[in-house]
This record gives sequence, C-alpha cells and structure tokens, in this order.
Amino acid sequence: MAKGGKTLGEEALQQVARRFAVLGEPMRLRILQSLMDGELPVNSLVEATGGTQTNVSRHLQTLAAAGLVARRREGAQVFYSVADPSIFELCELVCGGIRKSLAAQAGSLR
Amino acid sequence: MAKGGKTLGEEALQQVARRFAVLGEPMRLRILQSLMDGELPVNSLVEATGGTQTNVSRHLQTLAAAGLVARRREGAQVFYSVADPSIFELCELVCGGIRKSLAAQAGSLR
DNA sequence: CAAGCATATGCGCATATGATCATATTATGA
DNA sequence: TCATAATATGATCATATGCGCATATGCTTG
Repeated sequence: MAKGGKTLGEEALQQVARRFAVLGEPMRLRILQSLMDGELPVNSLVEATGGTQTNVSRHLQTLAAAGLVARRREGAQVFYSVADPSIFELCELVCGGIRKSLAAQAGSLR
Repeated sequence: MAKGGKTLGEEALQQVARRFAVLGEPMRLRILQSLMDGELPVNSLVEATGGTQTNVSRHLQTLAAAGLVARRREGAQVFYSVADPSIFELCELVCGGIRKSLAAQAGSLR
C-alpha cells in the first residue's frame, strides 16, 4: 500500500472526488434510487424518474463510466443495475450527517 | 418521520445531492483531509493544500454553508474544524467502493 | 487613529456540466 | 429488407463552478 490508510494520495483523492461528484446530481440519485429494488430497463427509469429519455440515458452513461451501475442487454432493451451496493450505505451516512447538521443548526439558532 | 427510511423525498434527495456535490471537489477534499487531525487557521490550510488564499477561503465558505466545517474566530485568525465526522466514514466507504470497481474492471479486462 | 496581518468578497474569465433537439445505432419482427 | 421500438450520441445552449486579481472587512498593536 502506498499509504497507511489515513491520508489519500493526489490520484486517489481525484478519484474519490470524482465519485462524490457523480453522486452529487439529483437526477442520478433518482436513478440509483429507482434501481434500489433491482435492475430496470431505460424506459422504466425514464418513467420512474420523470426525466427525458435522452437525459436519463446520458446520466446512465456517467454512472456506468464511474462503475456505479452495470449494463445488461436483453434484446432491444438494456437493463441497468447498481454495481456497487456501498452507494446506499453512503446515502444513509449522508442522511444521518444532514440530520445532525440540521439539528446543530437548530440548536445554534435558539 | 416522513419516510420509513428507504426512499428519499424530493427535498431530502436535493440535500443529499448537494452534500455529495460539495464533497466532489478535490480542493475541498484536500482541505477536509488537512483538518483530519484537528482545527487549523486559514493560512495553515493555504499552506497545507497549496492553494491560494482566495480559493481556500471560498471553499471554506462552501464547506461551512453545507455544515461540514465549523468556524471559530480567535483574534485575527479564523480556525476551521470538521463539523461532521461522518465525512471520513464516507471517504472510507468511497475508497472501498473504488477499490472494488477497479478490481471488477480488472477482472472484466482479463 | 494609523499601519499591518488575516480573512473574506465583488468582479470577470474560462471551463465544466446538465438539458434538449435531432439523428444515429441496435435489435426485433412482419 | 423495411418498419418499428429501445437506446445512445452529436450539436447546441444556458447555466454553474472554480479560479485569480484586486479590494474590502475585521482584528490587533503601536
């Protein structure tokens, strides 16, 4: 290992930032959320998210390029699924953090 | 609670996305990393990250607005510290996910 | 109050990113 | 092969974002 596990090298840091950035998009989160219960074809994702076909498709490319979702072709359809379950743990953690932030804010406003 | 804990409402989703987006910046991650061992004044962060004073200050505003860092004034200096320790758990998780993605990639390239 | 250090902010620039339209690609079936 | 459905992609536009310069603000000390 290059580092003991504490400090990130510049390269790793870029990758971590990239992954956070990919997750930092409402539409992409909506897509991932829709995929929580299992794989879905693009048209279902379009319907589930309320986005346009073009846009959903683009975001799926972004997610796939980042290794967050996997593609599976079945006939004319393409099914996408979450490739990295840690995504949901991340969301849980973030939610918890947000709750704490709000609480702290509320406290300081008192 | 509005939701059982599974699906996020639109509002919560925006907040989660926002938090991820704030973390999705290399310089901001560098700043947070520099703050891992405790609070630091801006000039130390400038030195530690290699950024300009202007830029570091700006990113600190962003981080503070998102509730990720806390401000403490001491004389002419302003000390910043990590306000939400879950940040580091997030980074750990992301690192793990990236390792897995890379491994999966390597496997599919074989 | 003046001078000086530490930090923040208005402004402008360059680039990145998300959204949409039209069109291309890929696969199925008559 | 032609028509059609499902998905992807090139081109374009509008906006967001990061960056740096200059300057403003806040605080301390003489």
